[in-house]
Parts: sequence; C-alpha cells; structure tokens
Amino acid sequence: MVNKSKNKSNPTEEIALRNLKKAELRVTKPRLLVLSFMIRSHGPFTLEEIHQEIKGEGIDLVTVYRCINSFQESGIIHRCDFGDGPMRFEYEGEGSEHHHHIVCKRCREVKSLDYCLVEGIEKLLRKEGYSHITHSLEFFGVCSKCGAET
Amino acid sequence: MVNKSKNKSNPTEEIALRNLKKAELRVTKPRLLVLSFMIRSHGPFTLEEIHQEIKGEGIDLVTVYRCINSFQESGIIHRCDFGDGPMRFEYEGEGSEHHHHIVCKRCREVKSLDYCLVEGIEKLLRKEGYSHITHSLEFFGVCSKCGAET
DNA sequence: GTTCGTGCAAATCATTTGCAGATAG
DNA sequence: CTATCTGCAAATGATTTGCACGAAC
Repeated sequence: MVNKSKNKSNPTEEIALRNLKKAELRVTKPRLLVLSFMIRSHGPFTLEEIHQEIKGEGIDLVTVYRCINSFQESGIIHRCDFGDGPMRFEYEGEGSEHHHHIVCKRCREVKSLDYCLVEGIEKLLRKEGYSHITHSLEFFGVCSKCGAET
Repeated sequence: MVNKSKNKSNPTEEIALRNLKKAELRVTKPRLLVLSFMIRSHGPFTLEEIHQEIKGEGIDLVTVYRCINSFQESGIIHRCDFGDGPMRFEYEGEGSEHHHHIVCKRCREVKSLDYCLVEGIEKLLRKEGYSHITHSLEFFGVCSKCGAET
C-alpha cells in the first residue's frame, strides 16, 4: 500500500504497522484503516461501527470481518460478548492496558474497569498443562442512573 | 400442565418447578422439559443440543429459544460465549455451584473450574452504585494434549 | 375469561464462503 | 511471480417476529 503524498505517518498508524509486521500479516489499506481506528478510538466496537468509520474509503463490510478475524487469530484484538446481539472487538496490544468491562443491563452503557485479578488462575492453568491462555471477563449490572429510575 | 398418570415427580422436575414459581413464570410443558434437562445434565448446552434432547415431545426449536430467553431474564440460567458459533447456556440456581470454564482453543474441550475470585470486584461495583450484578468469566488456551501434538 | 405461551412459517440479523481480479512482498 | 487479500454476490447459521390457536392461572 502506497503512502499518501504527504507521507505524514501519524503515531497510531505507526503502531498499527508494527502490530501487522509483528503478526506477519500483509500490510494493506483495509487492515491499516481498521487497526488504526481501533487503536486511536476507545472501543469496544461492533463490526458495523468499524465499517461505518472507514467505508468512505471504499472498504467492504466483508473485508472488515476478514481483517478482524485475522487480527483475532494473531491476538492483536480481543472479542467481547455483551449479551446483546453482535460481538464487539477491542484493540489489545502495544500501548493498551489489559482491562474488563461493566455493562448496564438497562441502558447498555459500558465502562472500563482498571483491575484484573485473574492472573492467579492463569498460573494454575499453566501448571495443569494449558498454554496460550487468554480470558474474558465481563460484568453486568444495573447502573445507579437506571436503578434510581425504577 | 397436567402431570402424567403416575404422578412420580422426580427431584430435578421439582427443582425446575420451584425455579419457575420463584421467577413467576407460568409452568408449561416446554419450560419444565427444558429446565429439568438443564438441571439434570451438566452443560453448557447450545439451543440445538437442548432441542435435540426434547423435540421427541413435540417441542419447537423456537419455543426452546423463548424458554431460554425468559430463563435468562430471570437469572435462572447463565449464557456463555465460547468463541465458536452459537451461544451456550447453563443452569445456575438451586443446587448448582457457581463456576467458570476453560476451553481448549484447538479441540474445544470444556472443563469446569472450581474457583472464582471476582467477588471482590462485585463488591467494589456495588459501592459504585451498580445493582443486580452478574459476571461472565471464561478462559481459553491450548490444552496439554493439543499442545503436545504441535 | 384474560393473559401469556406455543407452534408454524417467514423474516431478520450476524457472519461466512466462492470466485475472479488486484496487490503485497 | 506467487501467495495472499479484496470486493461483490450469494449462502449459511443463529435468532427473532407475526399471527392464530391453545393452555395456565
């Protein structure tokens, strides 16, 4: 993919590029666009949301799906199920902090938690012979705003 | 729903009945069948699997979806995303132990974990004003069998 | 008797696949 | 040059909805 005239590579695009290189994925326009957006903006995002953001560049929704799938296989991004319809994805690599979410069961507002206590369990699982361990931890509840309105 | 001639209510059916009553759901044949099966057998199950089990009784797949949805709203069952296609559901109520899973990323074998360390976080969230808190915690990794074969 | 649940058919939404042409390395 | 990626169209798979009838309370 050829750089635009000005060649001003912004920082998120550079990070995206490094992630692709490290994952041994070919550097293409759709992949750079999708990944840069996910790095730049704080997710998690549905595939539709990502597509909305970049379809101006003529990128097909199917291509977004394929990008996301290859990123997921490389562990660059993380998949979250928030219990409503579509899956959501969030960048999880260089410059991002590992974290989890709390989703309000009514208004669906999502907040990030800055604590994660599961390293102990992962250590145990490693002892039991598991490798390449990842995990998914989501909380659900009714937020104070929604609870007050009942 | 009328009891069969013999009227021998087995223990799982009684538990199912109590769960339905407590959730203020009408007691119907499909609901009893679905819930009894989920209590009796150790899940998690896909909708298809549940349907296979009880379709001999003339229960429609759509009805299974609707049962599962109402159970979920009442918090009787828990939904798990194992990262392959369909969602899975597991009974979580009277007589069941709260637990989580480890899924092998290759052979997809699921094991239950008997530890859960997240009560601390839930307590924190309660302080922040959230109520009706639940969570979902799944681990993924490559099991020793699959890892050895690489 | 009224409200809610069910079965069936059909619709919708999310995600995947096939294939021919385009592009990265 | 070759393997891989993309766009488009079409398929699949999961889940939901509409409606008339039947069952629970």
